[in-house]
Amino acid sequence: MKVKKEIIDPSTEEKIKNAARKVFTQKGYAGTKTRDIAEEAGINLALLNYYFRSKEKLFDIIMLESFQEFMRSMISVFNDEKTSLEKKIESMVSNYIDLLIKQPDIPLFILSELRNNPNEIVKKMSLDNNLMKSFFMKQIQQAIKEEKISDISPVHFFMNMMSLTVFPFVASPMLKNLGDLQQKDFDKLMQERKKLIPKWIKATMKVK
Amino acid sequence: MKVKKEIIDPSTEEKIKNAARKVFTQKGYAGTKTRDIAEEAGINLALLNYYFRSKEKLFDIIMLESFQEFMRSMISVFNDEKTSLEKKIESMVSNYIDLLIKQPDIPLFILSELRNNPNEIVKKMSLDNNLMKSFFMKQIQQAIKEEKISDISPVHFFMNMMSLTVFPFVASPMLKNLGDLQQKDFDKLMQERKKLIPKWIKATMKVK
DNA sequence: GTCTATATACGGATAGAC
DNA sequence: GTCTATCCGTATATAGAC
Repeated sequence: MKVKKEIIDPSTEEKIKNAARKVFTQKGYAGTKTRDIAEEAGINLALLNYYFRSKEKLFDIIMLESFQEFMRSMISVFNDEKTSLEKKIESMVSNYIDLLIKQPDIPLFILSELRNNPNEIVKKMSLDNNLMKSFFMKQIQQAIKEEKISDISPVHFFMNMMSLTVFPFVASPMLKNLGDLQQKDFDKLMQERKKLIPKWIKATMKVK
Repeated sequence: MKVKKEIIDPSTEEKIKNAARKVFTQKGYAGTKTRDIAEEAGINLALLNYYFRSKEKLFDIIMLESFQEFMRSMISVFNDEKTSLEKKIESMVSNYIDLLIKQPDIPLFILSELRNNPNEIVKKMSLDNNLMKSFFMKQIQQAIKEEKISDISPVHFFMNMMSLTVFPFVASPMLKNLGDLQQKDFDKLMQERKKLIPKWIKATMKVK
């Protein structure tokens, strides 16, 4: 009964959260009016406060969920001890691009909010998942030792992977303008990058 | 006399602009209160409106200047017909990293403001400097023809260069957290990247 | 749970004295 | 040019009826 209701017509709480996610990610915390969220959700402003008490509390929930979603692909892959470094890179890039094509404005949302207030939630999650001590980083260090790849800080590898994968989405409004691209062209380029980025990463790893 | 005054004590107009640049880039348009700018400039709120009429007009000036500064390194290098592709990449990356170490939050400022309102200023400047038809792009296409580099859309090359150079600064709050880096460590990594990125770019250019 | 009406605070902008 | 005091619209949040 409850399930049926949620499928046919999401609960009010869910409707508000969906609306909030949409408006917050597009306009940021400061640019968002609770009235916009209420309107987007098709409910009254008072109801928003009934469910979530305040704009800030609602925002914290959305931010936490967005950040978790952004980190999920990374964490699961990083700590997996079974797959090779090469396969890890491939699946990470592919997972991310799939996620980002569906939700292109999550990274810019997180990064621009993070700029002003070093968010406590994010700090805590970063500490809980110390990426620099993950199995992935150990694999890189091992490969350096065995002289399979060049001797550069593993942080650079990580930066490169994230940069090549995430930046085009963060900068998409500008890139579309500068490159005179339609959304369709842009998405096609991103699909191409799923295969290209792992190849490029491997090439950079051998640079001396 | 005038010059001396500007060196010793910048004009009020300059003081307000400097304060505005600082606050706007840190908090974005919506997050900025004109009172904050006034305080930062050490002047009264009324004076801000006396000089610039409104928050929006002041913002437009700051945005235009920031965007121009961000594009300058690129445009001058792109249209230069004398230097080789290789040298161009080197000087562009180096120029950008120098600029970004000095003013790390310009890109995130531009990109996050661009997200909501496809800024008219930016649109116009993008049209005026059609990068895809610049000499730099012709050089890439020529190199592809001569089979010196692999046959991929020049847009990918451009994205890669910008990604590797700019993204670390856009994502610095997160990268510092995840990588457990102090500002000093971060800047050192960026300095290293001045030499590394051109090498990496060259490596990716040969990938089939 | 959901609405209308309202309290309260805040932020942009101006009036007017100096 | 620069200040203090103030106006006024708007945004968050709550009271209270249904």
